Amino acid sequence: MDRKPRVEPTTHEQETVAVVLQVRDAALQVLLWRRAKAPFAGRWALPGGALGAETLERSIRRHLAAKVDVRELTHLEQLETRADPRGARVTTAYLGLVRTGLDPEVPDDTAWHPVDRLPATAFDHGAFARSGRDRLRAKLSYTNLGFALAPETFTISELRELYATALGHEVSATNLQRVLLRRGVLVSTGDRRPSGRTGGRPAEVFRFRASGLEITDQFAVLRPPGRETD
Amino acid sequence: MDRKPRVEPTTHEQETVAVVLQVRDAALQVLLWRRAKAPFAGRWALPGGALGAETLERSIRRHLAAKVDVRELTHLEQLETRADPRGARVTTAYLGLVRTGLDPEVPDDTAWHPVDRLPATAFDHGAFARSGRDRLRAKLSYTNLGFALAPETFTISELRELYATALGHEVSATNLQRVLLRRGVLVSTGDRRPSGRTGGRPAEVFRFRASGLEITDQFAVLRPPGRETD
DNA sequence: GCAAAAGTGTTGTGTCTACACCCATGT
DNA sequence: ACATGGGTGTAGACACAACACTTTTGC
Repeated sequence: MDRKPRVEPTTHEQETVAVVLQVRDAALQVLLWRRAKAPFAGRWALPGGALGAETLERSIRRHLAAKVDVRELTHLEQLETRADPRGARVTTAYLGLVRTGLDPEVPDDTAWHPVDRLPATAFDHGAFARSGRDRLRAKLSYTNLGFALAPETFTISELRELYATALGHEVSATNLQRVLLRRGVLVSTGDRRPSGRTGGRPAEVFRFRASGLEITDQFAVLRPPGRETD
Repeated sequence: MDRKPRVEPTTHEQETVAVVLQVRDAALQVLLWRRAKAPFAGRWALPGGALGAETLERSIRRHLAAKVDVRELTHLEQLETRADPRGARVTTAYLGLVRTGLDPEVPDDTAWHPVDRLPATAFDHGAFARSGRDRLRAKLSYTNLGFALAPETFTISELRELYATALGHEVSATNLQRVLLRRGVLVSTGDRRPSGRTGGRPAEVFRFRASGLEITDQFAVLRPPGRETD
């Protein structure tokens, strides 16, 4: 039990990458960058790069600044860290979100790809992308994370379409409105959106109450006795 | 937007540490190790060490082998990775769980500490420990993770006490049994535990149906229409 | 019989889905 | 008037907490 297996000291290349997601063209898409150099020359990869004298979050923000204007990133959280089997390359992945409707200028070697139909990727970046997608889908259900995908203001049917696209299945406008209002996630702006040429009742305009991540469904079934869920 | 801030290339020390938790002596405790060398000589730290030519999970398992018999680790998952502000030391933390009742032999410089009353720790290991504790508490509510804390078989009141200790608040035996049986997390072994000298009805003996992590409460409030929760 | 411990029955509350219905607008 | 899209009312299913009650044992 005290015997230490021999493990040669190795040098590690530490890098940060980001799964940047946005709803665009009726699909949930991820920002990928086409590698010029080996290994995996020509394959698509997540944006990112080497860690410098900085924290991980500053590193990924710095690397993303070359691809997306940082002010357009409405959410950023750490996903997962992996090392290849030889421990030579250590990669920390982040999840970043961009509001729908924005169209950040991106370099020529960079493009958006539907996250449900990814091309062949460099390294295991496809796995990171799927993991980011799944994290987003889970958090849309029990947090207010929709704020990071939606424009500042919107109608319920616009939001319904956004959620349906991000989640990958249909969502009922009725129930979406009920759930988000009951939880206090949405508030009315008081404005209405005029109806189009085909008529119809003008839609109420809403916004997210908060623009930071909040857990809105406490799912803690074994909670302390007596007190409210608060 | 194409301007790259100058960031000197730096070398990084990559290490893995683990928040190993166990319910012992009526408290949720974490395994800490007293540092001999600077920095933070004499302070308590999480077990772990440098990454070698290996994946992160193999690295933390290798380092833990010197402290705890690996077969006694019933669960291991990655928590979070942090770098210090100068990016010199990159630390990936794991959460490990040990069944209650076991008493692994640990080296002299290693001891269990109640996770709710931590001593001063080296680096930001106290934050990792609290983050592991919070992750455990959350997952006890919506997964079958109790399997990793509980003995092979147990009565409901033993399990009630275990959950209450791990969660840090009282838990009702009645409702605990209802919830876990309804979700199919627990199954009866058919055995009964004879009552003690003070009498009382013999308790039924249960076990966890699965011994791998499963999500048992789907908390996905915006789920696909029509189909069952499955 | 009585105390102790385990387990079940039952009621009330809140959340969520589904669907019917009403509302406000353009043509 | 009527089609269209937006919003509300309501009933049923379900999960959960709380607590009363029954069951099975030791003394």
